[in-house]
Formats: sequence, C-alpha cells, structure tokens
Amino acid sequence: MPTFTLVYAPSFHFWPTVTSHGWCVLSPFSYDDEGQTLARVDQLASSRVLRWQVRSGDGSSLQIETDEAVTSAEQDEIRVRVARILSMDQDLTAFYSTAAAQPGYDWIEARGAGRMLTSPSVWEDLAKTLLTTNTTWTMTRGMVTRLTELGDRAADGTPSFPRPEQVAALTPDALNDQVRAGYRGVYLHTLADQIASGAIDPERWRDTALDSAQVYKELKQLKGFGPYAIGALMRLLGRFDELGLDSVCRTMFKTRFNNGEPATDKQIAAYYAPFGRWRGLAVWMDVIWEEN
DNA sequence: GCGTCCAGGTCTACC
DNA sequence: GGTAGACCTGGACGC
Repeated sequence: MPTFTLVYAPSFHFWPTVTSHGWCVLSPFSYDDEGQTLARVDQLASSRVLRWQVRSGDGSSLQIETDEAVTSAEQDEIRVRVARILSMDQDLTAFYSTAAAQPGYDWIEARGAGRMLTSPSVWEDLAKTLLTTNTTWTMTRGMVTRLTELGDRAADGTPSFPRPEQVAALTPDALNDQVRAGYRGVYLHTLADQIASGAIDPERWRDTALDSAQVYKELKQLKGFGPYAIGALMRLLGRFDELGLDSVCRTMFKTRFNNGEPATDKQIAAYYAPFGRWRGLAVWMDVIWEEN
C-alpha cells in the first residue's frame, strides 16, 4: 500500500476529531476504533476514485495510505483534503480559554476536543445534515448509504459521495426510490439542483470574511433547514454562533443541568450565553461529554 | 403477518 | 409571534 505523511501542529489531536460526532460512520467514511483509523472513498479532481485511510503516525504527523499508487500531485490533493476534513486549520485557542473560565469545562482542552470532522465539500455536509432531520440515527445511516450508492466507484466497486449534478440529474421520484428519504427527498433534490445550476455556492460559506449572520440568512432560505439543521451545519463550517438544538441536546441539558426537568430553549440559550461566539461548540462538547 | 403507535425537525396554515 | 397538524420511514409492540 502506498503511504505518505501529513505533518500537523502540536495543538491538533487526531482521534478526538475523528470521533467528534457521527460523521465517521456515515458513507463514504468508515472508521476502525480499535486501530484508530479513518477511511474514505473519494473522487479526486482528475475524476479518479480511490480509497484512502489515515492513522496517527509518529506523534507529529498522520500516516495516509491509498489502495493504489498515486502521483505526488494526488498525494498533495489528498493531504489538503484530509487537513480540511479534520479541521486542522481551526484555531481553538480562544475557545479553550473561554471554556476554561467556566467551571467544569477544562476537560475540553485536556482531552484535545473541539475540532469537528467535516466532509470534503459543504454540499456533502448539507445533504447529510438534511438527512439527520426528523429521523433516527439508524434511518440517517440508511439514507446516506443509499445516497452514496449514486456516486462514482473505486476499482473495488465502493462508491464515493455523489456530486450534486449526479443527484440533480435524477427526477425527485427516482431519487426517492433510491434513497427512501420520504418528504426530505424533494428538499435534497432541490438542494442538489440549486448547487448544480450555480444558483447557490455553499463553498463560499466557509469564507471567514463572510459574516455568520449572513451565512445564517442564506441557509434559512434552503428548504428543510430549520434552527437545528442550520446550527448543526454552521458548526461544520467552523461557525458556532447558533446552538443547533435537537432532541439529543435537550435531553442532555435536562439530565445534566436541570434536575431531570425539561428546559425551554431560552433557558438553554441563557446557560450557554457566557461562551459567546463559541456557544454552539460548547453545547456539542456537553453532548460528547455525556457520550463518553 | 397485520395494524397501530411512536420518534425525529420543518413547513404551512391559521389565529 | 405562537400553535396545530401534516409530512415519511422503520422499529417496537400487541394481537
């Protein structure tokens, strides 16, 4: 297996980032907890589809393995992709100091948590987030697996995530025959169509020069994206102004911070207000804390 | 095997 | 601005 490395900064922590949320088990990602390996099938700029996997190296670099020989340009492309997926360029210094100032939150930096695993494209994060709305995690996994079946395949037949054009090329009915996304199918098709036609460009939402309020406003225009989905997506964009509350967050808050009593969203917002622009990340850290 | 209930978040209509 | 009901799937449960 061809192997190459990706050097990272001391502040980066590989496995806490991979397991920061459920994306690591959604196709075309897969992961091995025991061997601490993240794998994925990806389509490169050249249209070539191949599988890569990444694991910790010598403590200052990651080891990347591909299932086929790759050129040095392809190695660089995969390095950029891995760095993006693992949010390597995110500076969490201000978040860690904000969290440390709150009682009970010093574990976050100690554990190296805070970075979110993302997809290589905002389109993929949008599609997957949409398929987490109003459904169970088991159903989300099923819908994403079936959606991924529409993507181009590696030599061993494993599919990559479909491009928006591939999804938009189907009729909404044909898409739903494949994905079984219910009423979400129309929203997914519309989203793919808007991106494929150039009506929207989700990649620009990653631009840090763009105000988060503007990103929120534009996300609000998308069918199927309400407060939860927008907040969850913004977290993946490295923007933490929104809480993105769902049933998991509310149950966590009820259990940990409200004596088992349901809290209103206003009460939850008041609790996380001291975290300022990091509040959306602080909520998620509490969810992770509970799961660990 | 069949029918019913339930969980999940967003949209639309209505007040 | 707030609320009720519909949307869709599949698992759990009772018969």
